[in-house]
Amino acid sequence: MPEPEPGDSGGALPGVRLTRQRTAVAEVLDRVDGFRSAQELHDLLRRSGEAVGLTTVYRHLQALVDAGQVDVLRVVDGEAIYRRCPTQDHHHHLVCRLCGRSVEIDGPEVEAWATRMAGEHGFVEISHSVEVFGTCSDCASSRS
Amino acid sequence: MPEPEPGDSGGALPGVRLTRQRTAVAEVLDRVDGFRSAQELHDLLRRSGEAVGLTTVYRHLQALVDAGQVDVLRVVDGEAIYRRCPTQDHHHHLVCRLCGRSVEIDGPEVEAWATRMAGEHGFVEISHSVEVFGTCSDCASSRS
DNA sequence: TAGCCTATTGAAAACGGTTGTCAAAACTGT
DNA sequence: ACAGTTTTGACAACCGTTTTCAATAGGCTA
Repeated sequence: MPEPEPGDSGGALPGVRLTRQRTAVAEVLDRVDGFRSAQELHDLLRRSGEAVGLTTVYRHLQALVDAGQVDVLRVVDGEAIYRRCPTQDHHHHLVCRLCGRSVEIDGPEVEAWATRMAGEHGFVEISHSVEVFGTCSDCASSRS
Repeated sequence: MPEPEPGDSGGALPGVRLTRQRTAVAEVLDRVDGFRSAQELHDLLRRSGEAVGLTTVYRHLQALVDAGQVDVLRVVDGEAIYRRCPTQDHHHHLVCRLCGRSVEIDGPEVEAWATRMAGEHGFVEISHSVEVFGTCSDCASSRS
């Protein structure tokens, strides 16, 4: 975890080096739309000729998640799937179970509901996970 | 997986045997309130003198989940936590991150919102995961 | 009650995703 | 080019969960 120098905010962090692998992971995330597992991204990189070690893929994904630049979700079996989202603001997802395609969705009423529920029951330090899974129109129509 | 006899529906399934272990898992779930991992439940059983193999704990939990009698959630690191809920109807949870205590919460507006979002984007076969995590009042106050 | 048939059990091994290890390779400022 | 870090990646470890399979034990029938 690179420690940010005080007074230096944003831009290229000191002590962070620009490597082929870091760039490759960032680019593959931009190229695909939809949530992908680390191993899928690793495969995509290999296939596109920009091979990157699986360990390194995990490392960069983790770093991007920590930096808030990538969203991570857990599918039912516990696997983590990642996506670079257009918006950095708090939002939720409508995710296709089959192809991973996803759209950001916004739910002011859900935020309000979660906050109200927490308050009513004396819970503090609230976080919520609100994700909607389904089958997107493309996948639904391309089914026998 | 026991194959149900045609013509016999409900009640004690044919081919399902009442064992000490099956009873013990059911009882520990009733005894604890709050979500617990399989390994925690396994520990609780051992400590209460009703030792049950870890494999068997997993098996019965799985069966109860399949039967809709137990709810299962995934915590951030991917671990599964289980709870027998008072209500069988569709509901969500407000879960304490520290002690696992949980209250069922209801969110008609969330259901409506999820359905509306899915419709607007052409997604079908919708399911959603909506869980709220926080720190319950007991855990918050018993903190140094 | 004895015996049979099948469901169940659980120790151990397999599994799959993820993380730690550590020596080698690669950046970047000088 | 050099030095001094950071980064890389093959490999092993980890951890929760599932599978395997021989041993055990319900529960029915005679």
